[in-house]
Amino acid sequence: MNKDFIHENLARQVKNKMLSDELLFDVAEVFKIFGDSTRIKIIYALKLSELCVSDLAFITNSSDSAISHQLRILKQAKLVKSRKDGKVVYYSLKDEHVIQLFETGREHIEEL
Amino acid sequence: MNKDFIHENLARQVKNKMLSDELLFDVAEVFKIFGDSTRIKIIYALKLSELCVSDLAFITNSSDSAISHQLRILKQAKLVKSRKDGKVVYYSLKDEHVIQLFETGREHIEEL
DNA sequence: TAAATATATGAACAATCATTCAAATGAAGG
DNA sequence: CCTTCATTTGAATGATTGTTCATATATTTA
Repeated sequence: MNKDFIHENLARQVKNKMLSDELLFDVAEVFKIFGDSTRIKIIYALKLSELCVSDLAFITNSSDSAISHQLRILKQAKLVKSRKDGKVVYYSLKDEHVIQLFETGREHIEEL
Repeated sequence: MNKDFIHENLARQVKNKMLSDELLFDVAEVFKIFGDSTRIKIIYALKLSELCVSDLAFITNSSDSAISHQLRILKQAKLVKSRKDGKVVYYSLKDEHVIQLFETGREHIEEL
């Protein structure tokens, strides 16, 4: 009940206004997906064009396997979608939100 | 030199249009900072008010030490700033970019 | 000066994560 | 069918990371 601390009222007020742990957790999860060099490269490349695994491996200087693993993560997070054509699987960004999020991060960096 | 693969022209074009590795790395780094529940909670709490370490520990149900460690990371990343008043150190968000980035992530989540 | 308080710090630990390697699918063409 | 090719998968490994605990620093107050 009691917490003998500094700014009792303020801290309680802020705590009451906090968003739910679940929502904040989910927000952190999305940022976590964006928080990897390889995945960010994939996202930016897919912003430029729909691409297949080996294209992305070439563009990002990674192995096919590494890219495939990361694409699975991106797909599970609903950030990319795929379509299959014969042997080749084409990946693209799921929607404009992904681009918007990337650009917001980029703007932040470019104004430092 | 040669890479006998699927979409030679397209892949080379995209590779040429890629942003620099350094920039993409930095963008990923910022997202990485946002990609942790505790830090996201701190950021949202600081969006509501300037707060000190023990306030934030109370609000986020973490230890003072854990919060202090995370605040150091947030400060190094230039996402928060601090001012000292006696024994107490008050933290707040560095600028509007931080809020904007948070809100963009939140919007993404809330529209899933 | 000594005690109390707010914050910071460093080492250690467990957990998470990205990549690699080898092997397995699955589809196309000879 | 058998081979080739694009992609996927799973296990293993090495690296990174968040928290805890104990201790240190710094500031106020008795």
